[in-house]
Amino acid sequence: MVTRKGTTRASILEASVDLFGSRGFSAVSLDDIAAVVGVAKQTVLYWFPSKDELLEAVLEQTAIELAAVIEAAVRSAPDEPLARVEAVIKAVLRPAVRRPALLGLVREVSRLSPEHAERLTTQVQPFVRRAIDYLAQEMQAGRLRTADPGLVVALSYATVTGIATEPTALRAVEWEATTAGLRRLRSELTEFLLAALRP
Amino acid sequence: MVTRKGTTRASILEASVDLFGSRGFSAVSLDDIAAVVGVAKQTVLYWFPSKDELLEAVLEQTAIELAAVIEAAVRSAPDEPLARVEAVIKAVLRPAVRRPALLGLVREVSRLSPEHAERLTTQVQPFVRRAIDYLAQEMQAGRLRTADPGLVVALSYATVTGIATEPTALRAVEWEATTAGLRRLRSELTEFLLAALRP
DNA sequence: CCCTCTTTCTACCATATGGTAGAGAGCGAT
DNA sequence: ATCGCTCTCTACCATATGGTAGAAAGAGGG
Repeated sequence: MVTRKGTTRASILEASVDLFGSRGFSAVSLDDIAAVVGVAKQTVLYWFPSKDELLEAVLEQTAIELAAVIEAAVRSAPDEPLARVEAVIKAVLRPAVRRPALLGLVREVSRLSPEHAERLTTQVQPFVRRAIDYLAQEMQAGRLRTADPGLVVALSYATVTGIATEPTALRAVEWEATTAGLRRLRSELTEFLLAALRP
Repeated sequence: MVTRKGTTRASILEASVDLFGSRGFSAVSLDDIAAVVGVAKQTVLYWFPSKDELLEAVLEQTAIELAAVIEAAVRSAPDEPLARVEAVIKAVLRPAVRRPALLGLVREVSRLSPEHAERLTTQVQPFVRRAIDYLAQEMQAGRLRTADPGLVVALSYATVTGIATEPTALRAVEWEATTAGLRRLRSELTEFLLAALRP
């Protein structure tokens, strides 16, 4: 075949993120993925020896991508906690809205086997630690509302991924997915979180 | 048979909430449910003619239960928006922690067919409308931070269900599911949301 | 030209799963 | 007793799905 090395593999990963993230792991068959990519099921099984290993690869790649996005946002923001939070929201919301499945996949983790969940947790752990330490320090400095920094991280995460992964909820409050609606969503989410975090 | 009328049916519904809510609809087989209840698969299919109709019944019952809990909480709280929010959090968090699958099921809705999602949305719509109107009114009266009331409802919902349905995230921040941990979670969640809503 | 390596596909297979058909068991009414 | 109703079960079936075996088809080196 003519395709450049890795192209098929990458396409499979991409399609898998979308499908697993939107419908859930077990609701997606290898045939579904193959159909989206435009290959035979066996090609999928050639690049990933089993559905389970495909999932692992998908999770790992997603974690890496998201980590990079967040890392860049934090780095480019001024050294002020609220500004950084705002930057992260902005950075995460863009890919999240363009590909809703991304955060959907993150959420899917809680439904998977403890092994998969723990793998991801371990991978994300250093980031979480850093975030918690940072928040703790800024709280002590009076630049953030004093609270349990760990739970604040979890709550912020819950708010952002929650709002980004539940189109149903947004439709229930008659929100519309237009450009204007998106801008409004972003600004409301930011205000909401900043209000929750401000001293 | 001797069993009181409806007992089997209720057991099936209960087990289905737990299984669908924790593992996801398509990851649960009728045999799984039957095994938990302690009957044959055919008994499940006797009470609910298909897996799909079982799901519908499960969703409807869950919606009714949750609505009752929230309704009662709002009614019993003083007529002050922040107190009401606090009461609702308290009321929702109790069943949510005891049966994590409850809110997990609510979340599952976004992965299901548009028909199921719309059914639920329609059912919940009046509550949402009332909540939005109430918030709008209280914002105008200066008792809540002024914002888009619809999105505030969605964001609050996202925060609560997010934190209640993602044990993985909580474990990642080293939260422990003890009685003390639970109390702390509730108080931090309340503080977080109240801070986000206060004028 | 041919050998080998990589990549993809066709042909199957075993199992799991949703669902159908119908039998049997308890029980109240006639 | 027996008829009928409710409820649960055993026996099957068709299909979908994850996975195996191995053939074909290019591409590059000798």
